[in-house]
Amino acid sequence: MGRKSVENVRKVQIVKALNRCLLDKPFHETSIKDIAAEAGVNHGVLHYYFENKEEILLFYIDYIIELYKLQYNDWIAARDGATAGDRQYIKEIFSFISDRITLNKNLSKVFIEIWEIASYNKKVRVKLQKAYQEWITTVNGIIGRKSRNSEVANIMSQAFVAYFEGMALFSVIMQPKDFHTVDILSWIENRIIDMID
Amino acid sequence: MGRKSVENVRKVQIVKALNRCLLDKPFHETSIKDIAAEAGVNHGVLHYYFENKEEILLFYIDYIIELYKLQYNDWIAARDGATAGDRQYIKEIFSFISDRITLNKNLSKVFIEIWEIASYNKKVRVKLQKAYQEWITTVNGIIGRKSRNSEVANIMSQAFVAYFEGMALFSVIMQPKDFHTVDILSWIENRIIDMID
Amino acid sequence: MGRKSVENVRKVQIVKALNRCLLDKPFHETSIKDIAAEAGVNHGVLHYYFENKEEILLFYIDYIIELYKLQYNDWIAARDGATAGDRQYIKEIFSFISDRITLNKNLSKVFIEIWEIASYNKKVRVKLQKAYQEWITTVNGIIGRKSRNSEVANIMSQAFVAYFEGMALFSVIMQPKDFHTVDILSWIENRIIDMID
Amino acid sequence: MGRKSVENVRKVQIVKALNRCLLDKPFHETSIKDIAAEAGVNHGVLHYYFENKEEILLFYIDYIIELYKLQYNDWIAARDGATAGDRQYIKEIFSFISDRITLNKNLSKVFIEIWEIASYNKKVRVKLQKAYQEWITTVNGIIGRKSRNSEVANIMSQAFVAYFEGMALFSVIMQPKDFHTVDILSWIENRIIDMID
DNA sequence: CATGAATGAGTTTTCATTCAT
DNA sequence: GATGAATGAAAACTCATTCAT
Repeated sequence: MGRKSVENVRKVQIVKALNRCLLDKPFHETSIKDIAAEAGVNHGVLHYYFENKEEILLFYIDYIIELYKLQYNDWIAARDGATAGDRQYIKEIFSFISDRITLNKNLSKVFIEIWEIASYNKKVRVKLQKAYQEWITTVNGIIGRKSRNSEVANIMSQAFVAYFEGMALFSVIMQPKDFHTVDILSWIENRIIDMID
Repeated sequence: MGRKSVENVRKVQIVKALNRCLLDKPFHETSIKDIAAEAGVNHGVLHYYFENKEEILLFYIDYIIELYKLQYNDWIAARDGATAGDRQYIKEIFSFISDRITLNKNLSKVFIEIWEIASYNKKVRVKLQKAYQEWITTVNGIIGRKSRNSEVANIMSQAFVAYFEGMALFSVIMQPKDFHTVDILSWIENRIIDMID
Repeated sequence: MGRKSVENVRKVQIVKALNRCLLDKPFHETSIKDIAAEAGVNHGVLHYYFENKEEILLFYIDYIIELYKLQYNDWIAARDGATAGDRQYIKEIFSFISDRITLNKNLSKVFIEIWEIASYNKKVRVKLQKAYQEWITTVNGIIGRKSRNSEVANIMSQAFVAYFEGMALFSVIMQPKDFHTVDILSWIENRIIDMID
Repeated sequence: MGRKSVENVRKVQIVKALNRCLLDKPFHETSIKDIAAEAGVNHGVLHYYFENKEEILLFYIDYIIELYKLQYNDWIAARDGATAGDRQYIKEIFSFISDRITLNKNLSKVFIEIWEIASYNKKVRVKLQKAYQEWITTVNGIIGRKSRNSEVANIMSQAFVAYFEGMALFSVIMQPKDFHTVDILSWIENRIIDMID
């Protein structure tokens, strides 16, 4: 294992700790010593591997987006052999996204944090824009299979991703008794599939 | 003018300044002195009228939600005399919401900030939950006119509000060239109206 | 009633409020607004009648010393007609002082506060010195009746007053179960009377 | 030198500086920056080693009480070999205490400050109570050697300690010309020894 | 590489005091 | 005389960052 590799292991260890911290406190209230304590290392280590606090954040954003993609790729891989019609495929992918929202509330929570930071911080925003563009493109690839009109498919993909992020937001902010995330997701899923057909 | 009035005038003056500050910096980076400078008053004034920084925030949340509602009510009032079928009415209200998003990017920006704060701060979250519930109820009232199925109308209202907040988020975070807010909003508008019919 | 009189009534009202405040908080933690609230007046009033916070304190010191003296004079007056031998008289006066300590823990408490202020503040110290000198003189007058040696009587008076203040201190600082104020006072009382005889 | 040692050295350095500060200003007027300046360190250091200002105070109280005890133990040690009858021993110990009061006016001064703080602050009061109990026990051990009646010896010890603290107070508060600390102490010393015999 | 001591800029908050009405 | 709005100096405390060992 080369030097680079050790460095990366340490960095990932640190941002994983940050991720846990972000479930409790926003980034700006999380001190470098908090992250270090959570990671079980001396705070000096964080300054050794990162220039400053913002660098930790930027590495974290990369990490979390990669994690997000990985979840999707894992799902694709797991599903792999399974042959199914387009309709079924689309249904399944909706389910996957729905599950990401409903089951992984922690991920949704840190994403709210990331949106906020992105809205003020150019560097973070650029990373997020890139990630969402990729995601829209992926969705477009799926929807486009069936759709005759590529322009419409493109618009739908964008609306679709925005809608899902809105749902992720509400799943965190609202109380379950007032906002029926699961019911809404499944109802909309059917409407969208109808739309695509 | 009574003394209560002076107090309220000052408080509103302060949160208006805070609103301007939030276009530049997140709340936690906005110091009390920043707000005071923006409001053109001594920082001591802020401590005179508010117990602490959180109280300023809570008053601000109330103010911004009220502003939000006022915009809608003004629109209702302006539209008042106009008689039109339900279809037309729903179309118009969609346009109004779309405009709020596309034209008032500043409002969207501060809402991202509020979401983030709400996701960590119980008091703020409660205020936001209440506001969104009201908003969902209002939308439900409009959709419900036409819809036969009240359960479906309810789910639609929730999905609808979540979707619009997702669009507000993307209108701020994404670059216009990559995310065609206006096109998406108008396309979806038509799909939803079809759905309701 | 003249203007002076109204002024004095107000001032006394204020320092009485301060006295109540001092049972909760030391003087430096007691804000002018605290005193005003306790007195049931606007804080501006305090600045009208007193130049600054120190002036309130100085007036308070005068007031509390006067109160202290008054207690003694009241006792003297109440006792007045009663004729008794010197021995009996001395016994009674010891009882009175003992009661001041054991029964009026509040007075002891504020005196600890006054000592501390006096030890750093010249003006307050001068007032206290004067008061204690008077008190020593008074005690000397009582002891001197019996004592043949005026020099010894003088020393005894000083030791005596110091001892009583030490007892006042311990009655406030120590826990009753560990420091038996009443027993100590009565035992010493007898020893001192023996000494004088 | 271990790391604990560095920490303790710094903490002692800080409370020694605080001790010097307390000769000028009461604790509440002594800012953390004042103490830091007196100690010749950056004010951040104080926050590094102590949670907050109260923790500095509590450590200081421990330090000053320990110093007080040390003075006594040093005296005991220095005196050690010397054989003498009980009477002589008691005489010497009175002299020691008297000297502490007359020669170490600074210690008396900070004790007045500690009394005041203790009278409002539970944590400080508990520390002081414990210290005085120990001191009373020590005195009781000395007086008890000669005394036949243990109950009386106990009362005497308490009275004795209270009296000495009263003398310490007056030695600070009063002017030397008006309060003859040395004379009083020596006169009383003889009376007490007579009492014990 | 790792540690923890040290720095100092910046933040919220308190409050005596002033002053216009 | 009384009120409460406003001021600004000063306090405790936080924390990213630096650096010697």
